[in-house]
Amino acid sequence: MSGSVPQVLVVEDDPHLSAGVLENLRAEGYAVQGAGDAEQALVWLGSHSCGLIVLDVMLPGMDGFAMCRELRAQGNNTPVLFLTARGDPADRVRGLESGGDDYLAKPFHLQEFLLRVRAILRRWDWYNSVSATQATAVLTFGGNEVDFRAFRGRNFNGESQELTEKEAMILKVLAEHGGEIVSREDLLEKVWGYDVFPSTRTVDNFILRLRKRFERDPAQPRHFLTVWGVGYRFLKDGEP
Amino acid sequence: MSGSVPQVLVVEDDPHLSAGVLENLRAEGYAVQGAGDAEQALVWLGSHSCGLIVLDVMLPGMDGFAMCRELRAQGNNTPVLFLTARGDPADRVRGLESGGDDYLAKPFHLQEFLLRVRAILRRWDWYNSVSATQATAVLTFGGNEVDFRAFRGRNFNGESQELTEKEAMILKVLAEHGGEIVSREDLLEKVWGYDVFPSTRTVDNFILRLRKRFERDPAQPRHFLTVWGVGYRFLKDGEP
DNA sequence: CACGCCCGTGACCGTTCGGTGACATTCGGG
DNA sequence: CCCGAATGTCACCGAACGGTCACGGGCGTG
Repeated sequence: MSGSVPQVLVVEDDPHLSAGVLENLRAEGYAVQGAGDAEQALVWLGSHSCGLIVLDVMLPGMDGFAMCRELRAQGNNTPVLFLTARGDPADRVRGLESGGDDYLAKPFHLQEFLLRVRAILRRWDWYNSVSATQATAVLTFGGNEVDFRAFRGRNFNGESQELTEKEAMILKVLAEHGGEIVSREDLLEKVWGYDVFPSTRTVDNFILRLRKRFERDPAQPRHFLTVWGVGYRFLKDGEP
Repeated sequence: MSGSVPQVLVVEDDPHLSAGVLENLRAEGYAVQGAGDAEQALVWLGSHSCGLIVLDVMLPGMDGFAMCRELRAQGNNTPVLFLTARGDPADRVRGLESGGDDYLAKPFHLQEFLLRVRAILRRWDWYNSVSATQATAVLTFGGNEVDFRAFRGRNFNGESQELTEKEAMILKVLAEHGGEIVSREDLLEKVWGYDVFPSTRTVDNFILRLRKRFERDPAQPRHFLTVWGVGYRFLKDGEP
């Protein structure tokens, strides 16, 4: 193994999805390896080990469940996170009974996916430091306070603010890239996922809502800044 | 949280099998205890409690069925997972009749065994924490009071409230995540188990019932809050 | 066997959210 | 200074979701 960086194997036949997942895992600091089908994956696993296998259920040839059973039969206990096209509960059982550890229905939110990956790798104990992008439960900025566990906050005026799911997710993504520019496309990908594509105006609207909630003067934003022609930028402090 | 690590008692006379099972359970993060026969096990249980008993049917002296009946007669409701040498359906019936909760034929796949252990302990998790820690045995919020040991409570109006098992379990799970959002899926998994799939409407209905019991104005809930599109959130105090 | 209690489901309806289009406004380049 | 493009802002609509109720099946009990 290359040091203490966890390695993740992604078995997925859709090249587009695979590329996206791999890139994001890489960005999180994991070593990654892709495989287009179960056979490829099993060959690779014959001579490598890893901390987690992300396994699509629907694969050409041997499907994910079969591959997982095969793995377990070989005595390989690497954690498996299943991806499936539908949220069919029966699939969940089949996944668990074939020896999987977790289960995620497509289309999934990138944030949720990364969260589960992190959880699994932490559970298996390989993963202590790394990942500077630790999820912060409570965000404070300019007199506002937001708790992401409850989607709830309090603004500079002491007013309680109940965020919707999307509002909270957008704020979270912006805050995680605090100070950096985040393009509308980035936000769409991180909040909405890969398979859904609302227009970029939708993003504007959520920025608008966040400004109304947390800016003293929404017309003169000090936290949710527009970067003309590029995207948005979040600042905790008004003027640096 | 060291008190909340589930403890598993393994009653098995084959030292080889016993050692393997114990080691694997330990690797899963459970606290373990071994016993070579039923008498040993009963003695140990006289002064300890645990979350699960893995019980071999074929034991020297008192067999597993007899021991299970003895346990139940003593009022001990600890879940029991039977291990038996043959997949004889009659054995399964005898196991269930003597008060067992699950049943696995030897030789079994390790993964399947661990899966069942996990499932049982997840189902009974709430119960363990209730009976082990007195702090969570009684919940008080907004003039209401609920004793989880008796499924009984008293609401703000002084009316006595007899909770059903499911009502109590849902309330407990929500309370344990006080302030945080709990999704319907989480509730289903924690209360019902991983292999049962009631619809999400079922969860709504239990929330409805809890609101009727414990909210001054069920239409304007202050304790059982809805988080649209995500799940529910429990607050002890109306507005924190 | 009948009764009652739980619990799960389907249906109905009101509500909320998310996404879009229209229009006003601002920005930047020529 | 003017114009086109990007963004701010608002109002609206469809769809999805949750609240609520009533019904029915299963299980244990008397």
